[in-house]
This record gives sequence, C-alpha cells and structure tokens, in this order.
Amino acid sequence: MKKYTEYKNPNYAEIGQNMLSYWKEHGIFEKSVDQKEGNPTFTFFEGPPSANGAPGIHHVMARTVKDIFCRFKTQKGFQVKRKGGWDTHGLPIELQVEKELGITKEDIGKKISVDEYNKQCRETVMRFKDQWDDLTEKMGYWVDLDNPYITFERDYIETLWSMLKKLYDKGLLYKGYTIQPYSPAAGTGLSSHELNQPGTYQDVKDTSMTAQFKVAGTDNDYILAWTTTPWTLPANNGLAVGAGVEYVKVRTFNQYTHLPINVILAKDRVSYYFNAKAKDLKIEDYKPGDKLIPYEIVESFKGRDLAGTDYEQLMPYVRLPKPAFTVVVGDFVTTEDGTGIVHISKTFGADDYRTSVQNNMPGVFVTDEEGNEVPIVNKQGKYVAEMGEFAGMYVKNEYYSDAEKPEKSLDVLISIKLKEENKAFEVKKYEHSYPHCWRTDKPILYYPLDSWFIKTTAYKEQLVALNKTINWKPQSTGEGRFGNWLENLVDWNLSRSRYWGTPLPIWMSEDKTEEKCIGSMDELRAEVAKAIEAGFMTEPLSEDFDLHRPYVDDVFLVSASGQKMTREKDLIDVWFDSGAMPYAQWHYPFENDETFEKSFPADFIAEGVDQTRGWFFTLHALAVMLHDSVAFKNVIANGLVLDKGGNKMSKRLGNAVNPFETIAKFGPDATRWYMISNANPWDNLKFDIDGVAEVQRRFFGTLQNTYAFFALYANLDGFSFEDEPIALEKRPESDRWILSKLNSLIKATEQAYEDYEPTRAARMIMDFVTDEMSNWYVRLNRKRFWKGEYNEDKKAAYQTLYTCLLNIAKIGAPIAPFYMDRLYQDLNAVSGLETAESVHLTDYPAADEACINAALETRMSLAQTISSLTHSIRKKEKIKVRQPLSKIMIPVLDAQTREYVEAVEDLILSEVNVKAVEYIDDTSGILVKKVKPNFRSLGKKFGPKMKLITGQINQWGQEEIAAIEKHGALELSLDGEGISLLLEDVEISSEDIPGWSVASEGKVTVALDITLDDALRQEGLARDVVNRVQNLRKDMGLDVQDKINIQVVLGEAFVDTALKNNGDYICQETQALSLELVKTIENGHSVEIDEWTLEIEIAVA
RNA sequence: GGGCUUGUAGCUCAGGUGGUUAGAGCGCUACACUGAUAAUGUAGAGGUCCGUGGUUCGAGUCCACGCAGGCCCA
Repeated sequence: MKKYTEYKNPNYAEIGQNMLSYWKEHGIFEKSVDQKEGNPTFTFFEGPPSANGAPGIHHVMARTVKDIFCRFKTQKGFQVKRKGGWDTHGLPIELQVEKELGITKEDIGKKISVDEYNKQCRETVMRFKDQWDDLTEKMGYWVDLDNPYITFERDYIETLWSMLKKLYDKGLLYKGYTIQPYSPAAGTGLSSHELNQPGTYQDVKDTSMTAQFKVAGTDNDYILAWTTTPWTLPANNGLAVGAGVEYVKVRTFNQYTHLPINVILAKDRVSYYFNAKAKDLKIEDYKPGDKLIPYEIVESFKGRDLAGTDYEQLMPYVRLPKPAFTVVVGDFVTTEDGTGIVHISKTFGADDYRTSVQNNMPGVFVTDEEGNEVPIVNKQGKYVAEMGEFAGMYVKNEYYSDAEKPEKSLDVLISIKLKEENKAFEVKKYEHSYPHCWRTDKPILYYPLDSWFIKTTAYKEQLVALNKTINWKPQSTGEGRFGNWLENLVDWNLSRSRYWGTPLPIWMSEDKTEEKCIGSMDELRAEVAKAIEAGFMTEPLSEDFDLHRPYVDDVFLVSASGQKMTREKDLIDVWFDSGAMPYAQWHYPFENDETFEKSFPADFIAEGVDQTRGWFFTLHALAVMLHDSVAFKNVIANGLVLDKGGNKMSKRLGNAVNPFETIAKFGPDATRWYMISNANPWDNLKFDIDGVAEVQRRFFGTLQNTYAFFALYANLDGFSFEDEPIALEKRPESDRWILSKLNSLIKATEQAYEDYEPTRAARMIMDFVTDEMSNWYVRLNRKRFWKGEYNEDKKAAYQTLYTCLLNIAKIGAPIAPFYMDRLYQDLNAVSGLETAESVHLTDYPAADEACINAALETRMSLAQTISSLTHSIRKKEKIKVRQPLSKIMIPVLDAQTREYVEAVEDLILSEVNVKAVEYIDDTSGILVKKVKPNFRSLGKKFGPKMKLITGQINQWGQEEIAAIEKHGALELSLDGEGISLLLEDVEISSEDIPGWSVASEGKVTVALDITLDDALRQEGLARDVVNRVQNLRKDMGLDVQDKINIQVVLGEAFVDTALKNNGDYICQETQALSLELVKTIENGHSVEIDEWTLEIEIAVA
C-alpha cells in the first residue's frame, strides 16, 4: 500500500531543487511542448536579456509574469514554444570592455585593434550567461535555452540586413542631420537610454547671459535674449518670439556701461529684469553708477509684429548672408524664464535647428581641412581656429584637466567681452539641472551629427491604428504613454558611431551620389565579385565571413558608374536588433518560413514598462512597416521592483535584493507567489523580504498543513481514492459547500488568467486555501477524518479534500510550479487517478457547474457569520467554548433565512458548542424590528426629496414596519402629495432582544442563552477532562490510534457524577476502552480543572 | 516643462456603475483552542480615504486646481 508522503519540516527550497531535477530527468518542459504538437499555438516572444551583467530580483519578477501565462496556456491545450534569446550588442557592453581594458573610445583602432576589441566584446557579453541560466532554472522559468537566438550571430544579422534593405527599397531609410546629445569627453553621441542613467542630470551653476542684439538701423534699440550657454552666442543666427506674446520696448540704461538703451522683451518678464522700486525714478535723473536704474515702457507690440525684424550679428566671427539675424516666430517660446525671446543657434539646439530650417536661415558653420561644413565647436569640444582670441578653448571648463583649467571659463570671457562692448544686459550665475555624460561625468553638448533615419512618421497612422487593437496591461500604458507618444512620433534615429553592433549595410560612392543597400550574404558576395573585377577587392569573402566591424569596413564595392564604394561607418541602434527578433530568431526570410508564419504575431509578450519606447516600440514599428500587422496581441508592461522603502534598488545604495539568496532561503514558489500576489505586475512592487516569509508561512504553510492533515489520516485509513466518487447529493452540506466554492474558484481563476490578471488569480487561490478550505472546511470537519470507522461519510470527506487539493495544485501551478507539482504528484502517487508525469502536463480543470450552488454558498456564509457572532458573545460573557450552552436564538425575518440557517444548523452548533437553535419569528412576540431607508433605491426614485422621506421612515414604529411587510408597499404623504414606498425601499432588521446577550452584524442577529444547569456544567467538565487526557496522551507519546484505559480517583460527588454521565463521551473522544472511578491509583497525574483537582491514570490498552 | 501613474490603518494592499457603519492580511494587545500543535481560532485598538474647491439629496468613488512619490520623455 502506497502512502502519501509526509513531511516533517517541509523545506520549500529543497522541494524546488528536487522538482527541478525531476523535470530535467524526465524532460517535462520538452514534453509540455512536444505533447502539444498539432494543437493550436500560443506564441510568446522572449525579450532578450543581456548577459553582460548579473541578473537581479526584478528579472525574477518579469520572468515570473512571462512564465505564468505560458504555463497556463499550455494547460489550456496550446502548444507554447518559447525560444530564448540573448541581446549581445550595444554601448553598455562596449563601455564595460573599455573600463576593464582601461581604454577610451579614441584608443580603439590605436592602442587596441578593432578586431581585438570586438573579440573582447563578444566574450564579455556572455560573461554572466551561467548565472542567468542558473537563475532561469532555479526560478522555474521555462524557456528554451538550448536553441536561443543570439543577436551577434551572422544569420541574425543577415535577417536585420534584409529588413533594412526592405525599408531602404520602400524609401524609408534616409540620411539626415540632427542635433543630438553628444559627449565630447567620450567622443560619442549619446542615446536617450544613456541620458537616463541615474545621476545623469546634475544641478550645476552656469554663467547665464542676457545679451543685447542691436536692431538694424537703430541707434540704441536692442532685443534681449537669455542663454545659459554664452559660448553658443557666436553661433547665433536668429531670434525667436512667441506669435501671440506681448512685448514691450523699455527705455533704460545698461548697468555695465551706463549708456542709454531701449530694450525689447516680453511684457511678462519686465518685473523680473527691472526693480519695481525704480519705477517712479525719472530717466533724466539717472547718474552712471546709480544702483537703481530707472526704466520706462515706451512701446508695446505682439510677437508676430516683431517677426521679420533684422538685427546686427552679436559676435561676428563668421559672417552669414541674410536671412540670418532675423526675428522669427517659434512655437516653443514661453515667458516662463529669460526674456521671452529665444536665442537661436542652428548648430546647438534641436528646436533651433528645426526653426532655422523652417525659416530658411543659415547657421554658423566653418569649413574644416577636409572641406566639410562643421560648427564652431569641434568634436573635442573646442572652439575652432576661426574664433579669434578664443580659438582652441574648450567650451566647458569641465573638459579641461585640472592642471590646464583656466581661471576664467569661456562663458566668463565672453561675458566680459560683451559687457565691455555694451552687448550684455545682465550676467549672473544660474543654477539648473543639466545632463551629464554618465561615463565621463562631464556635461554633454547638443551637437549636430549626421545620422541615418527610418521614416517611421510615414507610417504614423497605421502605427496608431494598429496599436488600438493591442490589449495592453495596463491599458493606460498603451493608450497614454505609448499611444500619445505615437501621436507625436519622430523618425527613428538608427545611427550609432560605435564598434560593437550591427553594421549599417549601406555603401556609398566617394562623391556621395551613389548608394547601395545590401540585403543578404549572397548579395554581398555578388557585389564583392563585381568589386574584384573592378579591382577594388582582391579576393572573395571567406565562408565564415564576420559581418562585424572591422571586417565589414574592409569590404569595398563598385558603383554602377564604376566608382569605389565604402560602407557608411554607422552601426544601427541595438533596439533594431531586438525589435527584429520575431524574424531574425528564425533567420527569416532565408529559412523557416513556415515556422515564422505560425508564430507571428505573438499572442503575448511581457517586459518592463521602461521598454515601452524601446522594445515594445521597435517590435511594433517593424511589424507595422514591414508586415502591416501588430507584432503582439497582448502585452504586460510590468513596473519596477523597488526596495521595501520604495527606493530604487541599486548596488550603490546596497539595497539590491539577491535573487539567488532569496530563492535559496524561501524557495522559488514563495518568491514568485509573493511577487504576483502583493501588487499587480504593472504597479511598482515594494519588495519586502518579510513579505516573502509571510506568503510562505500563511499560504504555503497553510496549504502544506492541510495536505499534512489529509495525508496523516488518509494513510491511517488507507484511503487511495479507490472507490468511485461519491455522488454529490450523498455528501454532507459542508462537502458540497467546499466543492461549490472550489468550482467557483476554478472558473474565476481561469477568467483571471485569460484576462492577464495574475494577481487576481493568486489572491483568490490564497483566500480559498486559507479561509475556506483550511479555516472553515478542515476545522469543522476534523472529526470526520479521525473519528470512527472508515465509512461512507469518512470517504466523502477524504474524497472532497483530495479533490480540493488536487485542483489547487492545477490552478496554482502556473504561479508556483514547483510546489504545486510536488503536491500533484504526492496525491497522484497514491491514488493513481491521473497518469500525467507532472501537473504541467495536465489540463486546466474545467469548472463543474453542477457543483456550483449560490444558495449553498450563501447559507454557509450565514453559518460563518452566526458562529462568529456567537463566539464574540461568549468572549464578552467570558464563557469558554468548551462549556456547552443550551441554545442560541436567531430572529428570522423571512422564511428563506430560516430555511438557510436550518440547513447549516448542525455546523453552527458544533462550531460554537451549543445544543440548539431557536428561531424567533413574528409569532414569538418578542421580536422587535427596526427599519432603515435604502438610500440607493430611494435616491434613484426621489432624488432631492429623499431627506424628507428618510426622516419619516426613521420615525416608523412596529405598526408601519408590519404594514409594509404585509402589503409590500406603504402610502406616504409628502408635502401633501401621495407617494408609495415599496418593501425594497427599506431595509428591515431585528432590534436587539431585551434581556439577552446579543450581537449583530448586518441583518443577522444572534442571542445567546447563557444560563447553566448542572448537566451543562458536568458536560463542560467532561470536555475539560477530555482535553487533559488528550494532553496526557500526547505527553506519553502515544500514537493517534493507540487505545487506552483511564482511571480516575473518586472525589467530589459533582465531579464523579460528571464523569459517570459523560463516560461514553470521554472514552469516544480519547480512544479509551474504559473509564473507571477508583479509590486509589499508582501512577496518577494531578490535573487542575477550574476549582477541582483530579487524579488520573492512563494505561495503554 | 510634457505624458502616464500612485497616494485608503504602523506596513502591504482590496474597495463594479456615487448610497450614509471604508475592508483584508501582517504587526500590536487580550483571550481562547490544544489529536492540523514550531499549527489554529476569536475579539480589540488603530483611518482628516494626500490637500483645497466644485457637482450632487449624498463623494474614498465624478470634475477642477494643487501637493508628494514613481516611470518615461523633453
């Protein structure tokens, strides 16, 4: 006879490990996919992690979410293939390598060859792969790690090239010139990702300048514009005003030169620049050096009237033709700060660039040695030679080494110069938040760079429309964060000027007139063959040619007109790599066409909300542009995992939670369950390790206890579910009730999983296990398991509890895959009812509607309420539960309530240790009712008049209540108007019963009869004796089924009578064959019960 | 500065469509139970539902404006 495994001290981490080996040994994951061959597919895309860093606890969160739905859908019969993947390109990897090698970007190709460097990247990127694989297994994330896609592999890159070619052929790939964040110290443009590293934005004090731009053809009229970067002033090429903003011309004096001037600025900004105390001073009274400078508004006009005004170049190092130095209208102008007029430099600001292009204004450029147009700042961050006395200076003092740092920064020198020239209206320090390069910690510049773009804006409408068909969790991320962003879409900047990434497959002729975009290896080889013929290449590409730099840069092609073509040096944004994974993971369209078509688009993806404009976007953009389809139908954007105080986890703060330690301590199931049940995945999770402990104790502990309880007795009785299930109607009320609850739960959890609401599912399962199954069902039915013979009723109890546990295992399996499989297998090992090797190979249970009975559930909840109320009265009256009482009284206001309570009467009586329930109805004469208005229905009917009506209802007596109950309605007069109240417009409940100890909750009231007679007292005493005997048995180390004989020394008559009258009861409860009252005993134990002391001896029979 | 989001008990969170006594778990206090026992149950204390206005007979819930935190982006 097989036994249910009993665990002395269940170790959840160990259960996880054992189950993991079992899965491996039996290939359960593989079977869960293979056995579904031919079934409908459910497609999941794995957003590839990068293995160049150690995994953190947030990865456990993200992957738990992914895993849950893949497991659930497998249980629902779908074939769910999950191809793993690795994201291997990108700046973080390059930076790590540079850090380790102690080099900078400039050293690449000099101190270290590009070849060497890339090799280093290739190794670094997989450095933590072992840790990742380890975590993947230990946390129970089922994903195919044997055949992952790897973004640096040639096949993968070939797919990317084919996609780029398609975009190119559609005319969606173009080269443009934009202003981008640029770090001169690092020598590279920075992606938005890098600008969002913690600590990037720092508060700095910069020299800010309000400059005077002289209006052409006037003596001393100046337009004022403010900047925090005076070094950009020599590059000024325009001024922008707000069309509708009101501007004024103010007559005043320059504070540095004391010369009379007229300045133009926004009316709203006058109070900022001019001291109100000087308001009444006369212009004529001003003497140079006066602290208060008088001012007078002499003119006022709108911005649009100013547009077109010409002004003189402020710092004429580089001359420009008109229409430079003109006032134009800009939509970004505000009067929040500055003068309400914005200094425009086409080369150093994105808005500036756009505005200049729109107004056809030339920017300030110089020509470098190679004949290229470049800004007045070179890529090292220095002024170019044309900048006169400032030539060669860094534009930010931070770029100098400490030794070389000049005392006066370029900003300061320019300020001094402009002050002397009567061109500076005000110079002061200004503190603001400014982005810094996260690598070098030096401020960034906004700098013009050549870039390749994908014209995503051409597909804006489709992108928006198709996004609306995606089920976003949470919805707001899809509609708001993502949707709004799509509405304001800009073209996708693909270019990165780095080394370790997918190279852009575009070759260009020397005169830049001819381009070629290569879309496959075959195409490249064919082009190379032509190039060999033309003499630009000497030999064909090797069989295993690596598409990375530097090798690809050594490939020269020949143009149609016979020119030599070189590859554009750019790499592409790594987000293109990951966004292309639906195609590239299958090396589509070069092979696996069928596989691809079957698994596109994805049914489900999940990733952090920070991926909204990263992976989620690139997946969407590429699918829409190339396949006119969404890339995914359902998406969960999960939130951050914060520390328990709500702070971001970081190594620096030392508050990062180690996932391996957590899993080792609490096991994977409690870790997963905690994360899912504590907060919705899309909300931030405040990860508190105590919470994991609580889940383990409260949920898994209770479930384990319930199983242990079942196993203990089932093993004694040899229950193996050997008989057919007992018909529902033959099982007692509580069995039918818990089965009704169970099936309701199955239905509700299935819906929750279908709705991608794992938190709801987890919480429902938890409530069922702790409140319904353990606290109510098991507690109330304990005796059925350990008392008496192995009869039909006992079998029903075993079957019922078995069914509950088995189904919990199945519906909880997606969230707690290890523990639930253990439970499933432990149950099944004995019963052999199911043949599956693992719970993960079983189907999600179908709810048995025949079991669901709402009335039954209502009845039981009534029983729970009544019991709870009775307990609270006992507590108030200080009568312990062991003391039996004769009756409780329950007022019943309608026949159905009575019927309901009667059905659960036995349960209530045994739970609260009372002999009888007495129902008090209208005929009893002691029932007093009270009435309360039903605000909801009255409000709907009478609205504002409701207060008057409730006033009347509150004054009703028993007569009115009886009347409305009898007739179902009552006529009322309101302001002389007759209205009719229905029974449903009021809520009738019972008043406390005078003279009784009463408690009530909602409409339920319970009165407890607390009078005691000798018989009850004696029975209470007997119960105490049972309790003491049980304790003695336990102290003696007896087994549950051991039989005993009890002897008690004769004592007081009351006690003796109690023992005699309740002898059978005592024997039955304590597994005693006899209870004797004797004169003396040999090895007695003294036990205290209330005021009595008893001498008891127990002997094993 | 913009978009999205969160704010309910000491902590973590529930609170369809507005309805008059705002709930749960943990923690705390007290008690009970003692063949589920390193388990369990019951009760109690604990709340300006972030603030201010508004709509309404009635607002934790709807609207507006703020405040504070978070994420994403300028």
